[in-house]
Amino acid sequence: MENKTPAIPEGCCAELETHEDVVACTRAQMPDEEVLYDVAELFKVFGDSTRIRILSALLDHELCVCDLAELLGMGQSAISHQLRILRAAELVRPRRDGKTIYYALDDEHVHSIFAAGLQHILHKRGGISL
Amino acid sequence: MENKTPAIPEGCCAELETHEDVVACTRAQMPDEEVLYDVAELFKVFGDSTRIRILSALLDHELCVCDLAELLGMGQSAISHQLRILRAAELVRPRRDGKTIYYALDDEHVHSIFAAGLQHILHKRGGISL
DNA sequence: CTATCATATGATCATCTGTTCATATGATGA
DNA sequence: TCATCATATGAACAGATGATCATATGATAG
Repeated sequence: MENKTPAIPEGCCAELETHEDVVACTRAQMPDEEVLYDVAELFKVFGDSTRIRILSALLDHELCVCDLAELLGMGQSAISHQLRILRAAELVRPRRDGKTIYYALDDEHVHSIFAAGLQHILHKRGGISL
Repeated sequence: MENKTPAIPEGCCAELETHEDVVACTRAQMPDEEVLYDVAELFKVFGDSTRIRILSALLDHELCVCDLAELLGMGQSAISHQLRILRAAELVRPRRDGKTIYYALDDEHVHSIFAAGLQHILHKRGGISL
């Protein structure tokens, strides 16, 4: 068994001792503040059960707004508002066909993010999975 | 090139036409409501810039509360409250050493979820990356 | 053009969230 | 024991969020 998370970082600062040095070193290794803010905003979009259910439904195939509303047992307006948020995040893309508008996932990354989250939950729920 | 998101799902319902059938089929293929709720709750924890910065800092090595506070330029109390949320989600784990308490990531999945989100953001920001 | 259907949008409101301030806990050293 | 240091917790308040209702847009059929 090896220690996985030493109090002192490995890479750039092997034997720093003061808190200030540890902080400075850690800060240097972190992504830009701006990027981390965007990452948080992205996860915020995934962090609502209505939107997660929409994304989950779209993992397989595109669906129109009214089908999503029926599927989730919610009003059309609520779905439309959430789709707006998903569109803004570029996670979902509309396609018009007559009066109907079909929504589909916009990005392959949605799959991997969703899968990573789902895997963690399934792992926590019942032993090892996937 | 193959069509990736057909209006009609592939697996169980190859030529369903009514909305009701599409909805029923989609519902059958989705994870349990309960699981999706938990997934949303998980992403909610990632969906705050303070917590994302904490997790990002801990990706490398454990840190104590006061270092995190200094690193993020925030009060000790705010950090402590957020660590409580991260602990409840089992994303972070405390280790006492005298008066100091060091926090480290609790789960390998944190890495993969964080990486998936970061990758999407970096991809959107500047061309292809990673 | 007009009525209708599918979807989008704006306003409103109750609920949730995150930070701050004050205080509590818990370990250490004198 | 008491004072101190690191962290945790509770109350409170401002700001964000999501569903609902009413209404607007935009395409189609007649």
